Amino acid sequence: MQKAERQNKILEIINTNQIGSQGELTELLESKGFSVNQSSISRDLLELGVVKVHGAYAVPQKNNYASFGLISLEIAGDNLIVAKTDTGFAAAVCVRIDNAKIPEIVGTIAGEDTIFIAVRNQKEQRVVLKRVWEIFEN
Amino acid sequence: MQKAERQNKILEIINTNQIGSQGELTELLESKGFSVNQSSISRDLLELGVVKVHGAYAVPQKNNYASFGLISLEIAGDNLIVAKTDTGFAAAVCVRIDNAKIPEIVGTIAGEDTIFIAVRNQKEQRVVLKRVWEIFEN
DNA sequence: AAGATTATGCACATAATCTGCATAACCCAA
DNA sequence: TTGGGTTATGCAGATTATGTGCATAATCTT
Repeated sequence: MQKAERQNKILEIINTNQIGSQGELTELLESKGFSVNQSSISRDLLELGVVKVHGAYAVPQKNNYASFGLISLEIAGDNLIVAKTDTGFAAAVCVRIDNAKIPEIVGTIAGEDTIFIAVRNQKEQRVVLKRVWEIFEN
Repeated sequence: MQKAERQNKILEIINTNQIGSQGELTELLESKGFSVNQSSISRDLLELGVVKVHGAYAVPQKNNYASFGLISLEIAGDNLIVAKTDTGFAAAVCVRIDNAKIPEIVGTIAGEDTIFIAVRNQKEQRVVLKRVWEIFEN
């Protein structure tokens, strides 16, 4: 099985290149010896929680200085998103998320450095991932 | 698949009966409509962590002083685990869990006596359940 | 609205898990 | 130590789950 390997490579690629479409990514992978087509890429990106921001795919995970407390966003199951923040910042970050009034968010709960965001399904999960990420990226 | 169902029944049975052997348990299960043999029972008991004490099978009681606050672990949906702790201990227990850096754990949130542990799917749920339990059992 | 991009139902391939059988390993009383 | 009762396990086949491409639907962008 080469799925895991392929997904690692995908992360590597989108972290070092500006990838604008799945077709592009597919070609790159093929040129590196992976036999794969667009459908699988689509599913891989879904699994990895990769989203397209400003026209390029990106992993919503960054040690961006400007990101104000938010460290990473990760999906869990199909109705949860888990956000990691700097210690003590969860509440503050959560307030910003709540203020955005993203309709797909069913509810949020903040701990010390973690926030759970509940959504209804996978599709909403992706939407929220993207929206939240947009709030904090600069 | 009837494995999960069968294992639940096994727990129920050994909690309400004195079961002295796997053969005995096998018969009881068959009489309740489960088609199973001793080999599988053996494997089930192993998985469930059931042990024979004073000649009867029993689920090990975790009220162990060494368990340091953790009272129970329970699954919810297929991407959540809910841990109950002694009142006021949730944060402390949660720190121990976090420190274990279990990769399958997406995030944790501690309240007063409850911890939510987010994982990605059922498989990871099982892994985490086991690992967390291992942290607190010795 | 049209073309580009991404998602998905379906069918099939592959991999993982489950299970019984047979039997080995273990336990313990005498 | 031995023998009967009990439990564990290697193996092979059955069953389930996962991964994949194809064709095409749904969605997005302009």
